[in-house]
Formats: sequence, structure tokens, C-alpha cells
Amino acid sequence: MPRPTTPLLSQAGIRASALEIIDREGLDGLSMRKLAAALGVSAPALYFHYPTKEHLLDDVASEIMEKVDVSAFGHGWREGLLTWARSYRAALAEHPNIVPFLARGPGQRDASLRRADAIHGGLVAAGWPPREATMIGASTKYLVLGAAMGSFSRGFVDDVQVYLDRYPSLGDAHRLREHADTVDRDSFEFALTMFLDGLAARLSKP
Amino acid sequence: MPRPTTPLLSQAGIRASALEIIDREGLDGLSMRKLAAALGVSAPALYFHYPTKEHLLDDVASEIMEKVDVSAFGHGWREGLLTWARSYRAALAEHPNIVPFLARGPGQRDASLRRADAIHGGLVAAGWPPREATMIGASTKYLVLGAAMGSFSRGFVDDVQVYLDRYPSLGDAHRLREHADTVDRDSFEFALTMFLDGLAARLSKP
DNA sequence: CATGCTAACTTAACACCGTTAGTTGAACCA
DNA sequence: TGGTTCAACTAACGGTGTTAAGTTAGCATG
Repeated sequence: MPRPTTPLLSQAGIRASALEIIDREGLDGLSMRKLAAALGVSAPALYFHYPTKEHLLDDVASEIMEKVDVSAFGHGWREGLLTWARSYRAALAEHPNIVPFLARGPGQRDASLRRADAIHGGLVAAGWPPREATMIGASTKYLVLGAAMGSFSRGFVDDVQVYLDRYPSLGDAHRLREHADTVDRDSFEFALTMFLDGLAARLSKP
Repeated sequence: MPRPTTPLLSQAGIRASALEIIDREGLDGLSMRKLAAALGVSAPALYFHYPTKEHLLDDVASEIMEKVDVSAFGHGWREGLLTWARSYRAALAEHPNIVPFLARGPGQRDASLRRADAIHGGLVAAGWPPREATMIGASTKYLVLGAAMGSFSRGFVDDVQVYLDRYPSLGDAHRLREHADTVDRDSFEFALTMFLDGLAARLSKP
């Protein structure tokens, strides 16, 4: 059945279906054949729209990153960083199964360059020396990526016993699992606050 | 040639060879057949010593984590955290290609539990409330994992132009690449210092 | 000392993977 | 109307992790 009257596939549709599978079955759960089946099409048809699986995943990742907000540096560097970091983390927390892909390399996600410029510009405008502005951007990214990677919701419960002993609001393992998202967000917010406090002290002193 | 006089394989030997391949050719460069060939053996022979590739990689990761040092909390919480974080990061920086595997999930790396206890205990002994001690541990891990994941040496040069403009000691892209390790370490140390400064302020106040 | 069991390898094969080649016929432009 | 291009198809290639079945060395037991 060649060249249908109206095209069966589109890049956006492929991305959406791919992300659905990733969210539901994990990154390893996505294969080109399974994706094609979900779209009612044969696997090689996908290669007309994307040259490679890697490119497709790059695009999916870029789409997720579109939601990251770097626009708040007008309200001060602290607010700008907070908004950036929180929206960045939220975007990853919404699709945690994409994180292992992000860990594989930078890919073709060109939009990040624009963002890096916005962040750096905002920090420099607020009085940070350029070299430190760069490191602040990198550091914040570290926090976000690390939080996304080591999150409890993703199963990183190494320290589950420690949590059970010390996190007074949680009764047992079952409830910990239930509140994993909260624990994750609390720890991330804590890390971010401590980091920003350290920055503020450095900027105010010489 | 069945049941050789002296065994050809051992778990330690398999791990060592696997890590060698990962270091040299990346995580995707490791296949059971290639690993077997490097050991002068057929692929299914490996399954006598490891039930699955996943288990093997878990073991390799655990071995790397053995080098992490959590013993310095006797010299104060700041020194303890610094030593832990630096040795943790160093261990990952030595084998950056394992990081994408770490991002895939927690695995069977049971040694981390002991470490989590040591860290938490050290922090509590130094006067941190248990709940905050837990979050400090998580936050530090975020920094280390994020730094390992988003490192410049691993190709995350999104902001390469920004770096070129602002990092005065670097002349051009070639030299940036050359000094990627230094840039990584600088940013990590900066993040860690700011975080610890924020912590110190919090502990000294109320 | 013979017998049987287990250990540690072998080769063959399965199901799946990403991807390429070659084919088909509708849609579009001259 | 004719030719080209597009968007799908089926078939197939080389690779993957893993399982099954075969072979024999080493060891324990009668």
C-alpha cells in the first residue's frame, strides 16, 4: 500500500508516540518496530521521516526542553536561576525515562545554546564576573541533572533504610514509595537553596 | 574443548576486561561477544559466571564505587563531605563511560547502603538534624552525578561559545577541548564550595 | 578403581534490534 | 499526459542478549 492519499506519519506524531512509549515502558521499551506498530505502519516507514533512532530521540529530548523557562532573569539573578532550575527539573521529572538518554551525550539539541546565552547574560548583567557566571550555569545544570538521575522516583532507594529511620513523616517503605516525588522535590529544593545562599554570600562579600 | 584443566574465566577477570572495553570504546562498545573474544572464549561461557549483562555491569559499577571515601567525617562534616564528594567524582571521572549505565537505575549495588549510613551518621554526629542530613547526602550526590553526567569531557559543550567568550585562559575550541577536564573540575569545585558555604551559614544561624 | 555428578566450556539457534535495498503506486508538476 | 517524486511496503543483513544441547575434565563416592 504505497503513498497513501493523506500521509500517515509526521515528525510530530512520531515524536509524540515515541515519548508515550518511553513514558510507559522505559527507554529500552522503545524500538522502531514497536513504535511503527503503534502508529499503524511498518518500521522502515519511520526512516523516511527520521534518519536514525538517535535523531528521533534527540528531537524528543529537544521538545521536552522547550518547556524550560530562562525568562526570569529580569527579576534578579536569584529568581532567574530559581525559575530556570525548577522548570528544568520539572520538565525532566515529567519524563524521567528520557534521562538515561540525556546521559549518553549532548546530541543535536541546539536550543540549549540559546538558553546558555540567556542564562549567562542574565548573570553577568546582575554583576557576576563572566567566568563565575559560566560556572554558576554549569553548577545549576549539575544539580538538575543529578537530581533527575538519582531521584527516588526512579528507584534510587539505596538509602531507603536511612530514610525510613530519619524522615519522620514517612511510616514505612510503602509510604516512602508513595511520597518519593515529595522526597525528591524536597531534596532538590534544599540543594538549590543552599547553593543559592552560598552564591549570595559570595556576591555580597568582596 | 570443554572443561579446561584450569578455569579460563573468573568474575574479576571478566569485570576487568569489560571495564577496559567500556573505557576504550564506550558503553555501547561493550557486547557479550566482543567481551568473550577479548577473553579468548565464546560468548555463552560468560553466562556461567554472570547471569546477565546487567548483573555484570552492576558489578563493574560497584567495583568502581569501592574507591569512594566516606571515612573523613571524623575531621568535621565539611571535610567529610568534601572528601566523599571529591573521591566520588574522581571515581566517575576515571571511567566516564560508565555514567550512562548508572543513569539507568539503581541496580544491585548494595555497598551504597553502607556508605549512606556512614555519611548520614557523620552528619548527625556533627549536629545536623536527621532529616537535613538525609537531604544533604542526597544533594551532594546530585552534584556529583550531575557533574559526571554533564561534563565537558564527555562532550557536553552546549555552551562552548559562551565558554570561549568568557573563560579568559582558553584561546580557542581546540584548547577548550584540551582543558575540558580542568573546566569540569573547576565548575564542580565551585558548585561544591557554594553548596557547603550555604550549609555552613544554615548551621551557624538559628 | 570404576562410576556418576557437576563444572566449565563448546556450537547452534532464537527472537529481537537498527537499518538498507528494492518495489509499488498515488500525487504532483511540466 | 508523462515523468518524477514521495511515502509507504516487504525482504533481508548483520548485530544483540540469551537459551539449549553437547562434550569432557575434575571430583566425590561405592
